Amino acid sequence: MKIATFNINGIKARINALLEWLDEAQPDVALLQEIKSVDENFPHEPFEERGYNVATHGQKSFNGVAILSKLPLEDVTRGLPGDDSDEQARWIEATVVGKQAIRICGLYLPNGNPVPGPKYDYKLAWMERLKTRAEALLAAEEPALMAGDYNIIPQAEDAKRPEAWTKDALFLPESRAAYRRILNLGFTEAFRARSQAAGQYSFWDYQANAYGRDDGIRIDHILLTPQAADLLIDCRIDAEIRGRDKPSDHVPVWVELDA
DNA sequence: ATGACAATCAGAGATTGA
Repeated sequence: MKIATFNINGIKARINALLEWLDEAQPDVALLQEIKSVDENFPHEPFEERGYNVATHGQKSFNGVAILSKLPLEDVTRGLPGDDSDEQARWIEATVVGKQAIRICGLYLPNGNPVPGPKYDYKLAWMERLKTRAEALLAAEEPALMAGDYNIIPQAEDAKRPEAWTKDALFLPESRAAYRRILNLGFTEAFRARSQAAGQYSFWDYQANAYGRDDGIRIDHILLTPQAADLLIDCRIDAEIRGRDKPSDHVPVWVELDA
């Protein structure tokens, strides 16, 4: 089963590029972030005619996550638990059943800039809630994954110019420590389980020809429970689509699982 | 230190992103 995560930076602006990639990559499941759409305006037809079931958790203008799946989506839940007053659409999960059931969580972790400030406080608080959900997933002792735009640069080798990010919410020690606390509960970060190569990025800014200079960062991640990690066959980044017309600033990251 | 670039909503320019 091929499961991908892709921050599309707006479904309306990205529909053609997304469909082109879906037709080529043929993921069984695609977790989308930054759909920037309310649920009612998210297109279903182009995905359904390709055999995908669609579940969305959107809001007006910003954020928003979705799941496309060729397998039926079961037990869909929306919103990260732990704060009923949080109205930002950044979390969706569902179960898909292939050879076995997998719980699949899609997330769009807050950016957190500028630092310091309320947005950074929100990021850290959101990560604490994520840790709580992650602990519950591990306690279930079943195949599960949490994939999406983490807005975290885990290590210096995950940035072309780490020195440019030292005061940024994506790379501050406190941000990275919060990410490691989740990882260290017992998750496997799929890409690093397959490759120790530096210079592998999933985001390039639109500005200053960042992609042309390969001035990127790796901030889109797939975390596997031990039971899912046992099924890991491959993990790759579809970096080349960043060079196409009307690209997102992120590219897809995917895992192949024996499931 | 600022702005560069893109998307959204709205119908100009502010806001958000990373």
